[in-house]
Amino acid sequence: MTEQPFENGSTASHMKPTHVARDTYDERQTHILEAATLVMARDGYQRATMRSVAREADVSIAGIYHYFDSKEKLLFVIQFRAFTSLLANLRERIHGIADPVEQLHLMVRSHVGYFATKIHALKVCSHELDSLTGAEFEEIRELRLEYYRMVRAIVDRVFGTYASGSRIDPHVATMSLFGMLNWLYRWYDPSNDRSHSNVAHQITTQFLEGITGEGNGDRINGSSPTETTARAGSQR
Amino acid sequence: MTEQPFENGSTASHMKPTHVARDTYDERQTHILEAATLVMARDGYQRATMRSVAREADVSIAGIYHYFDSKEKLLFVIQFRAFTSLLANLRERIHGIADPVEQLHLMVRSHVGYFATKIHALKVCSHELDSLTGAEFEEIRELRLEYYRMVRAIVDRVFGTYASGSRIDPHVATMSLFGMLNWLYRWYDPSNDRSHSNVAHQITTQFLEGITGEGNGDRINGSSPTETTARAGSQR
DNA sequence: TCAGTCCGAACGAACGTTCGATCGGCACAG
DNA sequence: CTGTGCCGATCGAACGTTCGTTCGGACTGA
Repeated sequence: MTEQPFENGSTASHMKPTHVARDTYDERQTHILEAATLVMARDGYQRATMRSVAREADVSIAGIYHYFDSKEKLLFVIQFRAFTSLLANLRERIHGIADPVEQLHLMVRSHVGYFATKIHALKVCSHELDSLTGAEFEEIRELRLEYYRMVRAIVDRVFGTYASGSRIDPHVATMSLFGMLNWLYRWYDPSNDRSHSNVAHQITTQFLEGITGEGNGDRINGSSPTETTARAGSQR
Repeated sequence: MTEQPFENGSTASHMKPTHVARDTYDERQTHILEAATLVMARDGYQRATMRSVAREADVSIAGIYHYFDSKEKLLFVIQFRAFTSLLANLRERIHGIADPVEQLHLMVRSHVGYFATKIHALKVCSHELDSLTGAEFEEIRELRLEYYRMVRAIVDRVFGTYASGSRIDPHVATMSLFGMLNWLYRWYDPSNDRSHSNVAHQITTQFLEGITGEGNGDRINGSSPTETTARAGSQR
């Protein structure tokens, strides 16, 4: 009813007068998508039901199917938008930057910053990597692979410039970096914890020193396990 | 409970003559549990059905309920055994070791080594942290917290000994370490990839240098513009 | 009227769980 | 030793619920 896209003004007070929220097609679609993102981040993909998404978005169940073919398509669009946006952000940020260390800084900050604003979407992306099937799974996997390749290229350049003699495998290093980033959703609360640029800086520093500082310390060579058990005994 | 433990011979060829597998109660329970672990690691907790677990374990659906009260109890026992075992391993290994760096080495090697043998269980532990509810969720959370406390204590001691002036928050560092470890199940294949002691060594090295090597390199201070606003955040 | 939106009500499938029955040792009375 | 009653182990078949999805129609602005 009342097809008046922008009449209720730019304020966000337009929530739901009765059950009318006649915005643009794309706006309604995005509105449902955001509700689905919230529910899926909270309950997980399988536990999330179309009924709870409908409740969250304040539409009927059948109303969702007017905008999305299926539950799986909902997840697909969520992940597609997030990964596409992440990729675009990264490309734009590091464009024209020569120093690989600076690129790494920007990459981590971009990732954590995106996380801070779209925390639910990134949780769904980190946690529901195997919930898609078939062609849609492949398409998302391609995006993930593309993201990996970009980060890996940065890591390789950092290695080549500052840690050419390192014995650390760039692949292991890159996966460790992704581990740090993708585990964020388990513990980092952007609203209550420290600022995201602080976290980004710490992660970047830790990673950089982790791969470039290697080689100088003999103390890290603790690979002789049993010899130190000699000075044990006291602890009981 | 038909206490006839070893009558069918000591060879392991006793699997299922027809549909009889009259082992100990505990053996049958563990057998079902391993099947459940495999299925839940493969499909996720929600997607895994009692029917597929029954198929994998070669028992009837009702047969499972003779050993486990519910599907949720299955997950609980899987996680309980894994975390308890991880904790016991860690405690035993670092007992009597004085050097915190050595303790860290042992912790990572213990974790990755456990991963290599019980890969499915550790995947279920890393990925299904929110699938339990109520008292069982709390009990597992307590175990996880205990594991975190032990690792955090090691990290704190490393900081105090080798990186006392570091600006890196030990909590962030610890969570990054857990991120690297818990992300393993996404990419590391113990059967085809490099050895787990190699991976463990790389992760330990990366982490140690990441927190101890900080401060010496001005080159990592690549992006001066906005990062200084970071420390103004809610750093405790 | 027509196309675009949206909904209530329902459908079939799949799920976790339960139930009654059966099978086969084992303890024990005779 | 044998017969009998019991009990743990196991099963097939179902139960009730919940899920994703569909369908026919109602409402609205043009």
